[in-house]
Amino acid sequence: MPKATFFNLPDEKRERIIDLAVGEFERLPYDKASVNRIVRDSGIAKGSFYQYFEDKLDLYTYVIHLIVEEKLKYLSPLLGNSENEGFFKVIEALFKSGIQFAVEHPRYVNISKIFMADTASPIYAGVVKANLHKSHEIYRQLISQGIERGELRSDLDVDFLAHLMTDMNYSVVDYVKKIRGNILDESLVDFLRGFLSYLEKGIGNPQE
Amino acid sequence: MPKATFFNLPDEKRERIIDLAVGEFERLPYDKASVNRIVRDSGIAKGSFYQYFEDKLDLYTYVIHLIVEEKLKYLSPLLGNSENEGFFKVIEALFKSGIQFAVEHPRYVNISKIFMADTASPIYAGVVKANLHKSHEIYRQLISQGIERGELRSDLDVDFLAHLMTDMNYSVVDYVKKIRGNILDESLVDFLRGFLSYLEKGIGNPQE
DNA sequence: GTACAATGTGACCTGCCAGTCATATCCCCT
DNA sequence: AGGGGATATGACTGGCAGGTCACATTGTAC
Repeated sequence: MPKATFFNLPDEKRERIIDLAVGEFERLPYDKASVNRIVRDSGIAKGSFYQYFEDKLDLYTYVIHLIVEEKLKYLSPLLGNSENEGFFKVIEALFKSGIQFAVEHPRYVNISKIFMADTASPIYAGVVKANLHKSHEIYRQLISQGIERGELRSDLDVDFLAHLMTDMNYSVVDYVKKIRGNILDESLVDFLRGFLSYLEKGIGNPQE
Repeated sequence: MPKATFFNLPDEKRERIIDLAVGEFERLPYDKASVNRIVRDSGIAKGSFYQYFEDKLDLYTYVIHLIVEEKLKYLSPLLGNSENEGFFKVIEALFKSGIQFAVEHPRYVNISKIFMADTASPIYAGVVKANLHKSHEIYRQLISQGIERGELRSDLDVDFLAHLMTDMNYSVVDYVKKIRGNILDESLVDFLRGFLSYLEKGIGNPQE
């Protein structure tokens, strides 16, 4: 966590620093990101930076913290009352919120992508593994619940499917970002319904 | 490409250098990988290294080249006669060969993962994008073919599905590596069949 | 106005990096 | 034996990194 001095800063200055830091971390992995550059571009002295943060890792951890916090704002409404909704409805809502987050916070998504891929980063093991584990657990629960209710086939490999769906979540968000642009209209809902029908009924031709 | 001098080296020495380089690149992204370390650990002089390779990028590119070459050995037998086989048979073979490659060349897979994630690497745009595009194209063709033959639903979003299957390929390989260990017996075939049935028939309960 | 704490500053430190080059050694051909 | 091209060597250069520190400036309370 940044030092008290950082939070005493005028909003404008504090936000400028974070803005520059986000700009740096969305371009470069932790080790290549440069405190020198952030400091130069945001017009503060090198010494001042170290009055605000313990070190480079402190800044990075704080930015990740901001991202996780923001992401939770999108997810928390969904995780409360999932028991009363059908499996595919919950999945639709989950994927939709993921896309919404990506559209509204593209820079955060860039950082997350670099972050999650950067196994050499000093906090990878702690944060990424923990979050992937959480995500995996959520899917495990939803799938088990879906099987109990008879919504899903009973012969599913729950663990594998949870893994697959975690990855598919990223894949879908990625595809929407790359190919379909940042449009958040009802065509997106149709797109998601299409995906869900692949998931539910498969892509094979039932006539055969 | 390495200089002629490198290929004139005694096999043992040449292989030791590549072995150390692979060890370095499977641990660290391009920019953090250190020529100094490779040189020190393999017991050759710094100056000698630059008699063998133009620069660090030359070595890296060569290692990637070796990986791609090896990967093609696994893939090329499959891509020739895909027209006579059913869609799901071809997919099964593709995924199986991916797993086989991962089991037999775990270090190569580590390098590939870091490589593909490292968008800051100087050859990312050229090699990774080109390969992803190729993979995407192969899936597009297979899917289109599958639709024409009536094996697949006719309302599929071919582009999206190609994207999804490219990612699922990695996801499945990843899962097998992480969770199921490096066992390459018939249980793997069962596992793959399970996955294919999710893909073909979906995970929903057909009774409902 | 003065005392004192909080904040700001940039030259400087050490460490690691990729890459160079003058020099030494090796090895083969005559 | 000796000449010459190929190969080996490691001290050295310049650049950039993260982090430090003695000192300057500002803000506050009396």
